[in-house]
Amino acid sequence: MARVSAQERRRQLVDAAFRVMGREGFAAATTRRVCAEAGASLAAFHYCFASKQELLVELTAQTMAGLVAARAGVHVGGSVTESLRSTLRGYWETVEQDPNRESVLMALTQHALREPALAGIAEQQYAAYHRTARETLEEIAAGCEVRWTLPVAQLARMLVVVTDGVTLAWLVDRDSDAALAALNAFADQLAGLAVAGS
Amino acid sequence: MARVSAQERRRQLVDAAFRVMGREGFAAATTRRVCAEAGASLAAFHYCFASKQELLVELTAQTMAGLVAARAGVHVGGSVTESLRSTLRGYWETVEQDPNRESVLMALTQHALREPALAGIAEQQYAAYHRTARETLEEIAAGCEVRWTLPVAQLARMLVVVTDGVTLAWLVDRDSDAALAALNAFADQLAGLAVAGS
DNA sequence: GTCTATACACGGATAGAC
DNA sequence: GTCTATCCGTGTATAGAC
Repeated sequence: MARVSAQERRRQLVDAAFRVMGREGFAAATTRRVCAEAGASLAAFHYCFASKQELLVELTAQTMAGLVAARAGVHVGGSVTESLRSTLRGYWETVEQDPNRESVLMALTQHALREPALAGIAEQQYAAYHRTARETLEEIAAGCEVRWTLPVAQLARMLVVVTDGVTLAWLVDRDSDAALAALNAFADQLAGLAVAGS
Repeated sequence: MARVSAQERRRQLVDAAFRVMGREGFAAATTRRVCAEAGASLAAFHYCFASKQELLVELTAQTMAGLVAARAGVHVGGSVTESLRSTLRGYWETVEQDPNRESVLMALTQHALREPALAGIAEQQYAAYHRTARETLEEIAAGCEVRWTLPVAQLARMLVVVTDGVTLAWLVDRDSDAALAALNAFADQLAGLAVAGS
């Protein structure tokens, strides 16, 4: 077994866990399976991580970071409707381009909700989602010179609700047309909650 | 160990599995743990069920049946907005009254998506959701003497997206006010897609 | 500081005695 | 029809080699 730094090993193991979960599901990502994927020994694993839970925490953080990076740009341009539509389409492209990221994050959320050792992880994830959604809405309002007629926090939650719900349904039936149609319809609906002015 | 019929044992074990999952999460519902909860032996389990997966299939069916029963009534009365609002409030009451049912179903869906032995289970769940949503929308349209300006199938998906998304977010942060506010806002939005006439 | 080897308790599953 | 004993895989831990 090659002697690599603990830091590098951690990265390798987290990446391996993501790949295994993506291919075979959350339950398939056993410690030994992850080690095999990473080309590491079981002891190497427990030298880098105190427990499997610790790997899951790091996996969540790293996957969330990847997701935030992929969502880089808000698309502001033209009307509020067009901005919302293209922003949601941008979101959707990141989902279709890397569906595993979504399934892994869903599974991690579900797991974290019931595992005391992972307490707070799910809450942090959703706080991040809501913050991102809120910033997106504020950028669109500023860019299109409108203001929202409902509290931005509430609209942000609605945006997260919709993206989450659409993603969940798509993971089940993989109906991309239906997903995009739903996102467009919601974009139009939300646009109705903006009025000119600041 | 009491000698009970295999059929009765199955029921006991499925109920026990639901209780354990509700209390301690999906992962905690090990075969042994479920047997202890049901007061059965491990061998009794494998006499009734070929595998744990088989119990999960039955658990899904039984939980879905309970959910459909709880959602019995559509609330039609007054305007479209009022009908949608009170229908969604009715949905929400069933969630708050038995949150475990939702977490168990979410976990089962996630699990079924990746487990070949459970293939089709998640799809069936969502097909049932979509059918129920569709029927609800059609009853409201008939009762309020309006018609929908988008295909009912699309609106049904939007309804499922919203209830799913709201439920998922609530399971994480338990913010009931935010959940209800989101549902009301979506009810108002959907009402905008109805026009008088049939 | 990193890895090899080994051990233990608990998981699902099964064969076979009663 | 029910239970005992057992198998193999998984998470975790540790002693000690290099």
